[in-house]
Formats: sequence, structure tokens, C-alpha cells
Amino acid sequence: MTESETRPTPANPGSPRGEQTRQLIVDTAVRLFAERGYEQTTMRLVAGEAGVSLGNAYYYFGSKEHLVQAFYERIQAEIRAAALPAIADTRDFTGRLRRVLHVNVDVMASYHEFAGKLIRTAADPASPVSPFSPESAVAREASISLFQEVVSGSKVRLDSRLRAQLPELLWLASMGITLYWVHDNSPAQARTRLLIDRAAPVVGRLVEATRLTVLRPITNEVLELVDVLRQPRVSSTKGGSGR
Amino acid sequence: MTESETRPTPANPGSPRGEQTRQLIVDTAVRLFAERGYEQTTMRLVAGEAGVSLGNAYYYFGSKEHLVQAFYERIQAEIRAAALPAIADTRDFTGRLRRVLHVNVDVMASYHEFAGKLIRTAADPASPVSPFSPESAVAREASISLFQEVVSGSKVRLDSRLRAQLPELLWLASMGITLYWVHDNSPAQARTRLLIDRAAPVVGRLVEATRLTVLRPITNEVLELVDVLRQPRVSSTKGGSGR
DNA sequence: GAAGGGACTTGAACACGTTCAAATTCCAAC
DNA sequence: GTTGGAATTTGAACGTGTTCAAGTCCCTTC
Repeated sequence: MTESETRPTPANPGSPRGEQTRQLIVDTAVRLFAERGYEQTTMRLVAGEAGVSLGNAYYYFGSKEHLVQAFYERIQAEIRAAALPAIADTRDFTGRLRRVLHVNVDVMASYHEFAGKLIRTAADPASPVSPFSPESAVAREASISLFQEVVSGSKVRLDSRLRAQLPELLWLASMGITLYWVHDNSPAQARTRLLIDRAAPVVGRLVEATRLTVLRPITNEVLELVDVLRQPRVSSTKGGSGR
Repeated sequence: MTESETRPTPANPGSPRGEQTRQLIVDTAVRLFAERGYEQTTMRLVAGEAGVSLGNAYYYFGSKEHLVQAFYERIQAEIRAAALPAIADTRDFTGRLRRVLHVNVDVMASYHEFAGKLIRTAADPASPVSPFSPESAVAREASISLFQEVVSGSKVRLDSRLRAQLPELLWLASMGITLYWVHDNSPAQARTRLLIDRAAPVVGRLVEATRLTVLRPITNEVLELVDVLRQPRVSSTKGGSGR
């Protein structure tokens, strides 16, 4: 696992000198990924088009997957930039959720085929591209905070404990939708659109239902379950800042 | 995609003559996968240990993933064989569900690391190993029918329409649990065990709750949603037996 | 038993991701 | 302006999955 600690941190040096080269490689890779897909974009091609040597590309990016990671971060930023304005004019929870999810699909639309390959490495727990990996923490937090925005900007009424967990749950749900979207072979992924339009109200209704007294026991159980679900983040320090 | 139709069906010939060789390769591959994991098990090694040439292995299995597929099918059969006796002595829905899920984890336990790589190709919509692919139909149906058994053998009371969809939903949930399990780095995947023990009662309670009149609207919505979710199986025939 | 043809088998060759020792460039300190 | 070392850059080389043209084997047909 983490036994490559001996090497003096190749890939991803923070120094300023090579930053330009680094960006050049990223730009080229992102473009080629979009143009030709994952497999057709070889490291040799990226290096060639970027005007650097093969080994040099590996100096900045430890693997092809790290380039995918960079691609992923760009997409996430794009989604965020498009989503925030999209929900600015409504305080309806369901509406806000629906719009954010649609923006997700909108932005990813051009990369549907590419995403099929991307999801491969994303599903690997050992891959840095995994949405649950430490390397993805930045993008993940950003995405969760977007759903935090969805909740806090709305006038939804719900169980207070759920309110704290909801953003993360919504993010998880969006991961599920993305997984569905990847498998969606309907024209223009219309089925996913339908799913979003249908699922958002259901989620809204379920969330509001957590205030019902009848459902209190179940609500409690579900909330506890979510706590169990949450994997402790990997860290070498023992104890950490406990819950 | 399916443009390799020109070749005279290499890989997977149904003829009897090479069946022995085929089995030999599968056996060797499964053993090596279990012993050394996915990456360490090279096609050359499989071929060598099986006593055939590299090209010969590719004659029977179009790719390394097809070997994984074979591995997957064995696991599924093993799970089924272990699960059925395990639920024979109780008619409690939650209990039955819990046991089946535990058997799942039991059987897969030895392959936890390997599963991390397996899930990679499993997540790829284009891969035959994907649980949603036509190639996996047999294993999938078998698995769903196991959950059908869980439901029909229990004395659970629930909305009648849900009863029809529940087995598939449970299968889907088990996929989710497997995904969680793959990411579970707690010792002996204890966290997944905990998840199962906690989630089973919640599911049981939720399922029984579908009979509550208060929840009728939400139940309806959720059931319709599931209908939308269901991807139409890929098929060249137009129309099909639509609802 | 010879001929034919399909099933099966082979190993070399290819392209790719990745590694690495060696070279080059750059900049600060003297 | 020379020097030392770190940052950067290079291209050859390795091991892998996969392909393929060329065989070899085995059974049917005459």
C-alpha cells in the first residue's frame, strides 16, 4: 500500500519551477480525454502533444489515473460554478435539489462515454480517483458543501439531527445517480433526467416526513445507521479527534 | 462495442473437444486469483501453470476479465449453496435477510483484496462482468431469486406491489453493501457486519411500514420511482413487451 | 488410408503503462 | 563566474494484456 514512501516524492512537487509544465500536461490530457476517450489517450500521446517526454509526464503525474483525477477536479469545479447560480432564485428544497442534480448531468453530458471508463478506476478503493479516497477529499468536500448549500438555502423543515447529515447523504445519493447515469443508455440519458425529476420530490417528502411522530423510531434507526455507515477516515494518528 | 462480430467466435466455443482445457484454465485462474490477487496473476502465469500456451488461454477466454467473470460465477454459486440452508430454520424476514447478507460476506471474505480489483471491472457498464450486463444475467437472476426466497419464505406483511419488486430491491441493496464492504478497511470487515446487523431491522421495519395508510402517498411514489429506475434490458427488437 | 477441413495450439510481436539511471537546466552562494 | 545541488527532463527498457499468422491435431468422408 503506502510503501512507496522511500522515494523523494516524485509526482506532484509543489515547487514553482515546473508548474507551467504541469499545467500544460493537464490541459493537454483533459483535452485529449474529452476528444478521444480514456483508452485512446495514451501517456505517450499526452506527452507528445504537450511537447514533453514520456518520463516527464510521469514526473508530474504518478500515473495515468492521476491525470484522470485532475480531469475530475475540473468537472467538479465546473459543476459548482454552474449550480450555485441555478439555485439562487428558489428556496424550495425539492426544486433546489432537482436543479443541482440536473446541473450535474448537464456538465457531465459531453463525457458520458468517458465516464464509463472513469467509473472503473473510481470504483477501485485503492485508486486515488475513488470518491472516498483521501486524494479526492478536496473535490468531495466541495461537492458536499454544494448540497449543504441546497439544504441551508431552502425552507425545508426536518429533523434537526438529519439536517446535519443530509448534505453528505445527498452527495451519496448523487453518486448513486451518477452510477445510474453511467449505465443509462437511453438517448441523451433521458432516463436519468426522469429519475432526477421523480426522485427529488420523493426525497423532499421523505425528508419532511422525518418530523412525523409515527416515524420517530424508524427515523432514529436510520440516523444511527448512517453513523455506522460512515467509514472512519484513514489516518496513522491513533485516537484522532473523536466524534 | 459489438463490432468484433466478424471473427468466427474465438473465445468460448461450445464444442466438446476443448472443454477439458477450458476447465483447466478456469481452475488455475481461480486458484491463482485467490492466492495472488488480480494484478499478480498474469495471463502468462495462468497459461504456464495450466500447461497451455499464452495464446491458447486467449482462445478460450477473450480477455483477463472473462476469467474474472468465471471466478465471479463460482462465488455466486457458492453463496447460494451456503445461503439456502442458512435461512431454512426461520420465517422472520429480518432474520432471513440478515443471514443471507452475512453469508455473502462470509463467502467473499477470503477475496476482500481481490474484490477491490474485481469491482473495478464490475463497475464498467461496458464490461461483461458488470452485474447489470446481459452476460451476468444468469448470476444476477440467481442472486435475485435468492432474495425472492428470503421474502417468500418469510411471514412479513407488506404492500402487495412492493412484494413483487422487493427481491430486486434487496439484490440492489446487497450490491450496495458489497460496495461498502469493498471499501471497508476495518479488521475482518467488522464494520460491514455491523452495517448488516443494523440495516436488516431497518429494512424490515421500512418494508412493514408500507402498510401504513399515512405513508401510502410516499410508498406509491417510491414504487413508481423504482419502475422508472429499472433500465430496459438491451435488445435489438423494437417494442418489446412494454407495460 | 488419403484428403480435407475445422478445432485447437503455438509463440512471436505489438502497444501500452510504468520505472529508472543518467543527463540537463536552473539558481543561489561563494 | 564558478560551483554544488536540487529540480527537471530524457529515452531506453521492462512487464503486461492482447493479437495474429502460422502451424498442429483430430475426425469425417471418400
